[in-house]
Amino acid sequence: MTFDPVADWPAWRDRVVDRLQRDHQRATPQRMRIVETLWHHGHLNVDELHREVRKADASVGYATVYRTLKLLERCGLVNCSNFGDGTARYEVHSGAAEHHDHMICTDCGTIVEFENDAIELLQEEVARSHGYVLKSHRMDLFGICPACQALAPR
Amino acid sequence: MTFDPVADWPAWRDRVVDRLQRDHQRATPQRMRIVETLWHHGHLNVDELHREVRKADASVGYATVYRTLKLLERCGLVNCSNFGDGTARYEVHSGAAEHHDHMICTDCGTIVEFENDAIELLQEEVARSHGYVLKSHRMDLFGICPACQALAPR
DNA sequence: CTACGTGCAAACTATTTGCTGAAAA
DNA sequence: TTTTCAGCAAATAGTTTGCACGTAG
Repeated sequence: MTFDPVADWPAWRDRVVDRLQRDHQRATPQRMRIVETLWHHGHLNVDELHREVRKADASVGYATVYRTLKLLERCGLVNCSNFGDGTARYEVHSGAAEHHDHMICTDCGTIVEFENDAIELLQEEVARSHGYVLKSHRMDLFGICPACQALAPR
Repeated sequence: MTFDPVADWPAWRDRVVDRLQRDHQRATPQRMRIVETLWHHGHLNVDELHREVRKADASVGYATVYRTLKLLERCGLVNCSNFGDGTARYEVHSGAAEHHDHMICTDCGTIVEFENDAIELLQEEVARSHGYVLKSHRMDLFGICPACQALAPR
């Protein structure tokens, strides 16, 4: 579950290339730069991602970022979230089984990921008790992170 | 917790008027029509709400619906949610203590509200274990409702 | 040499805002 | 008679798309 962003990058890059080829999609330099940036910085929105990608290649256009993210999402290689600031945020989707939720600091925007099997079981139970077949869920916790608590005590 | 949309309307209307007056905001006919529509139909987005309000008064403008919803939200009289269709959806916020989450049918869009204290406790625990002070949360379950399961068996 | 991918700019969608006249305090 | 509201239309923000040129298979 824990991963080393530097050491694990080659394996992830290969996986992305394979997955794209399977769909007869090309692993272009632009696409790979976007994937790599997202690998190293999670939870970026399109604007932030675009700015970051441009540090490596200033010619990459806004539309390419959007189109690439859509493509990666269709391939199950990235996930999209919405934390209420009006922009979509993306992160790489490392494994099929892995699911996590987010806790967002409402002061500084820091995002922590967490997993909680007990909650997931209870969600299943809620769905079942209403006759629903659960497909997916989204859970975001909003609060104040330790650092911001220290800055504004009381 | 259960409420009768018809019988309980006068009490709610009075509460809205009181709350607005406290903020030196006027309970105009347009605003009250919007509140009443939202009282009778929950989880509407702005477009749907506007269309519904226009059945009673065709002169009400789009901007008024937006501005009224913002106002009501600031007063704690309505809640805003996002279920991933790109539009904000609103519902009346009946009581201070009451909190509920949503389960959405991904086929027909039906929305069921539920409360689960066990999950809320676990959320508190997750926040505490990361040193966060929990302020609020959002949890949406996506699945197939009983009716849609019956329509498309297997 | 054909199909796919890119960058640009224009289009679109949901939401917000400026302005002028109407209406309540 | 001053402040708050409403309706309209124009502006904005995030995202998508059409087009003409490039580039990989």
